[in-house]
Amino acid sequence: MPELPEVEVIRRGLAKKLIGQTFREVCRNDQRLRRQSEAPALAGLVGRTVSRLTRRGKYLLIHLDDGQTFLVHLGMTGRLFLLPAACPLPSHVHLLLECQSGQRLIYQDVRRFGQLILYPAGVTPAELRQVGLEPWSRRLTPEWLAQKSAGRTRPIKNFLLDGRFIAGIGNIYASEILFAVGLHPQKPVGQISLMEWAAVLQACRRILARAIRAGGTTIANFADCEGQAGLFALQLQVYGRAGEPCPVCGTSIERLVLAGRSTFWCPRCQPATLATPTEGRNYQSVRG
DNA sequence: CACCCCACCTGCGTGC
DNA sequence: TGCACGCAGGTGGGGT
Repeated sequence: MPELPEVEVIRRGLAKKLIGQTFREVCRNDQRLRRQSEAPALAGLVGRTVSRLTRRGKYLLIHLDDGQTFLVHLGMTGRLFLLPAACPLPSHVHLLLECQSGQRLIYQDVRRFGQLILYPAGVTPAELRQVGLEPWSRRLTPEWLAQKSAGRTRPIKNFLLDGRFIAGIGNIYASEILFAVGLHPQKPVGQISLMEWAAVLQACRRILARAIRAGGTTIANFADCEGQAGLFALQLQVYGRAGEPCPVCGTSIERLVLAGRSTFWCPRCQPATLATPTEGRNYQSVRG
């Protein structure tokens, strides 16, 4: 479900309603998530007040008044939302936090790939050490990307999905970004030019920002903290559109599997580069 | 080190 | 109707 835009939509929505709220009670079920603090540890949330909400990549961080950090990762199907106490609970609820307002903060996760970990004051969550640069970080430049990818052979799609470089890009937006810049998803990342990196970075920022503005992408079950679906799915150019005409040239969109993930691309707008850049240049100079 | 594969889960759509 | 299979927005551990 959630890539950076979806987590950011959740963060902004929750910030309006949760900051200043105090948790009165914590209720956890026994089903294991991918990673999850045990019930006794989560009791540390009781009596604490939310001071602010931040995001790193796809991680949401709920900061508490005593310096503790509650780290939330939504995995594939995690949802975080507020529900009036009187409302019946949906299925697959794994954590329930009673707020003093009477609302309940609910964590629901069908596939249980999510993470809910409470960190003591002064401790940086270990998970965040692996997280790469934020898309809008000033340190993230075409030069930095060229340096990090130099000599590497993996497909650029896999590089974009590797959150240790750029944080927050997931399977949907990786395909969308590559379509926007006309790069074949299998192009070896070490062969991307500085100009191409500049275009990738620009497209990455533009597409993620647009997705946030649209409220995220809802394919099956993403919803913001009020249960509203995100509308960016209407703007997807290639993701999930195998066999449909390319919105730019009409060629049939194709699907291939990279690193075990579906990848969508237009064979005409994103041609495979059969020759290396050097060979291409020589070929042109011979003819020209 | 770089890279790939797979497990971790449940649910839904499709085709037989 | 029922069943088997493939597929789904993420991550990290282990193997090559």
